[in-house]
Amino acid sequence: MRSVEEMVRVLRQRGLRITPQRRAILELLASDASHPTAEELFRRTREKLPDISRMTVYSTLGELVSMGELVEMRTDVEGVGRYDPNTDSHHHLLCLRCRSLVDIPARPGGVHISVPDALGYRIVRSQVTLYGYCPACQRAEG
Amino acid sequence: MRSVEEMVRVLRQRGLRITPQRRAILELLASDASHPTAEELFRRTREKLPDISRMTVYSTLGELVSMGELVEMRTDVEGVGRYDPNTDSHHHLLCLRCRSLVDIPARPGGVHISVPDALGYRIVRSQVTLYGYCPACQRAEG
DNA sequence: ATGGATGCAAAGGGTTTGCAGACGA
DNA sequence: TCGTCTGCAAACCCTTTGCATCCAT
Repeated sequence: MRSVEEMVRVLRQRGLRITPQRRAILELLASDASHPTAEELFRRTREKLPDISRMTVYSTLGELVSMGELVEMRTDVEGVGRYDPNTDSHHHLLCLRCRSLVDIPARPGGVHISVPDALGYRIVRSQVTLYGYCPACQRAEG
Repeated sequence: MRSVEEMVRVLRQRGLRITPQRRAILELLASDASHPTAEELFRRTREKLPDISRMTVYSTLGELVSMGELVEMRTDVEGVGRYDPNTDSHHHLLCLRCRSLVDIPARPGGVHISVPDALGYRIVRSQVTLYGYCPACQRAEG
């Protein structure tokens, strides 16, 4: 995700208002690489704005997603939506024990993906998620 | 997924009983490459067994998943779980318009994935899903 | 016959909807 | 001021849980 000020400008260009609630959500997203859920963002915004409602969080996330400034994602093993401020092409790594989700750069030494001819489909996006156990959880479990 | 008879044998080996409900679910899964949801399987089993309950479907799917005979998956854009009888390594292609989900073979000319060193994670499974528009929906939308 | 499986009901989590009142532009 | 945004409540969908009854073995 871009900086908070860039995002504010983008929202204004679209005719959307900058409320304290929206600003708080943007500030959290701009500094969060943990792929938080709506509930986590709700809990954290409430620390600054105790009266914010869950619904405002969902609504703002929905706006950002439809604007293409935020990506909604899910994993195979979780029903909840997670929100990814990183709109560049990259992949994901989920720890099946602690449920932490981290980014993998798309190219350098990481995962490589190529689609020569996907059955005539016009591809607009790809999702690559690896499931495993992070170093800390490997030590903890043995 | 293996044939129905193979699955019946596997279930018996695990001490599980072969009820008409379970057999009906196995029969549907063995001949279904559409990655159905629990609700779709419930609806289709009810055509043969009108008194089957949704809960029996969930329960049987859960058994098969925990046995590794069935894979539960989700896409970025859907909250529901889908069930994949194909436990071989392969990838997926989702049409964002009609929501049909098809398999892509893992290797021949399709997607290639390699993980030299995934940040010290021990990888146990990978998920690759491409999002786009199928040929029929491209024609329909233009 | 006996313990696992079924089906019902209810509860649970995540998300969406409808609307009166509040407030950013 | 005006039109959007907020927050509440309720509803919705998907899934899980608890339990009495049933039935495959």
